[in-house]
Amino acid sequence: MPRAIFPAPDHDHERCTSDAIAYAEAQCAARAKRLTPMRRQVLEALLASHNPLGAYEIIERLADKNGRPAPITVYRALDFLRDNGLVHRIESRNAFVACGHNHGGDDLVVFLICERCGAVGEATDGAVAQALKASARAAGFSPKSPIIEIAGVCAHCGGR
Amino acid sequence: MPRAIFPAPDHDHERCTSDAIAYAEAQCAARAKRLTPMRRQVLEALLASHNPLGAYEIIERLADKNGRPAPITVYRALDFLRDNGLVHRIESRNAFVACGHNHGGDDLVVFLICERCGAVGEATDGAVAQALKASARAAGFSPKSPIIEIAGVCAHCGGR
DNA sequence: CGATTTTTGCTGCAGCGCAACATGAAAATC
DNA sequence: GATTTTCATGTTGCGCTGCAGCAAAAATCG
Repeated sequence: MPRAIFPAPDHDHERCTSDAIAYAEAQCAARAKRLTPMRRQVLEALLASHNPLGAYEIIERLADKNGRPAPITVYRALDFLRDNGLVHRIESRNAFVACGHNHGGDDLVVFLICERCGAVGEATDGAVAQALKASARAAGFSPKSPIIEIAGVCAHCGGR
Repeated sequence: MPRAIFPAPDHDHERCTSDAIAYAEAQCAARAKRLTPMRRQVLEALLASHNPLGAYEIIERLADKNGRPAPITVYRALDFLRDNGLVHRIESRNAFVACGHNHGGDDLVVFLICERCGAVGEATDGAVAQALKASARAAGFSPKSPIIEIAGVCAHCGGR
């Protein structure tokens, strides 16, 4: 049974953001990890945009009177957030998105990337996962972590 | 019905290479495109290794007494080869592989990337394609070009 | 042969990503 | 409370990725 989430352009973003932060805090607490200011800021920057951001875009958005964080700083925060399932990397874009956390840690996630608005939706689908596993096994291959990214046009941009 | 190709470590590489070159020549002839020396060299470099190569690795391998090609030169050759279905880009590696040409132009291809030996196999599977399409549609998404890359361990490296 | 298209070479540049080391802050142990 | 250990951040530096823009050379066409 497919389950998909694509951010509607008119969704309650305030709410969606605070929910995600609350989830991140809970997740970190549960794992005895620390959601430090730096990490929180990076996550917030990603949440503020439902589009994937490149590392240097994040740096740009975190820049203020106190200067801007060094690339490595942002990358480390991103590593942490990814390790804890709060952020995904979009390989085909060299960019990152906050996770919609509509899926369990090891679920196969399908990223739907809109070519018009750039928004990224996440879908989880057991059927796809099964078919993929079967396909890999048939080649004598033991799959670890599948990456699935689909470019296309989302419903809000008139794709039909 | 899944169809998969994973290069066996003891396969006839001589043959496999010359076949691929012949295919490339045929493909280019059919499309009235030119398989120039540069393009051929890049393709040969990729064929000589069943592992994906980064652009600068290709440059390295093409370097000789006459100097080395500039990055842009290799990228242009790669663009050409990709446009004509002779080379794939492995997004998760920022690298390129020669196409096993075991699939039609628009088929969905699943890349199986061995974490041990680095070899890349290609699988084509209608079931996966169907499931993916269904999943995307359910989210109101019109898919264009899916990218599927699976890291894991291949049969020859003891994956089971 | 001359004109057009295609391909290659050259310069330069911006983003990506991390290694190695130093510093500072927090948590655990005594 | 002081010390040790652990973790997080800052600093410097560098190599890879990828392409724009322009000029020169080669192939194709009329």
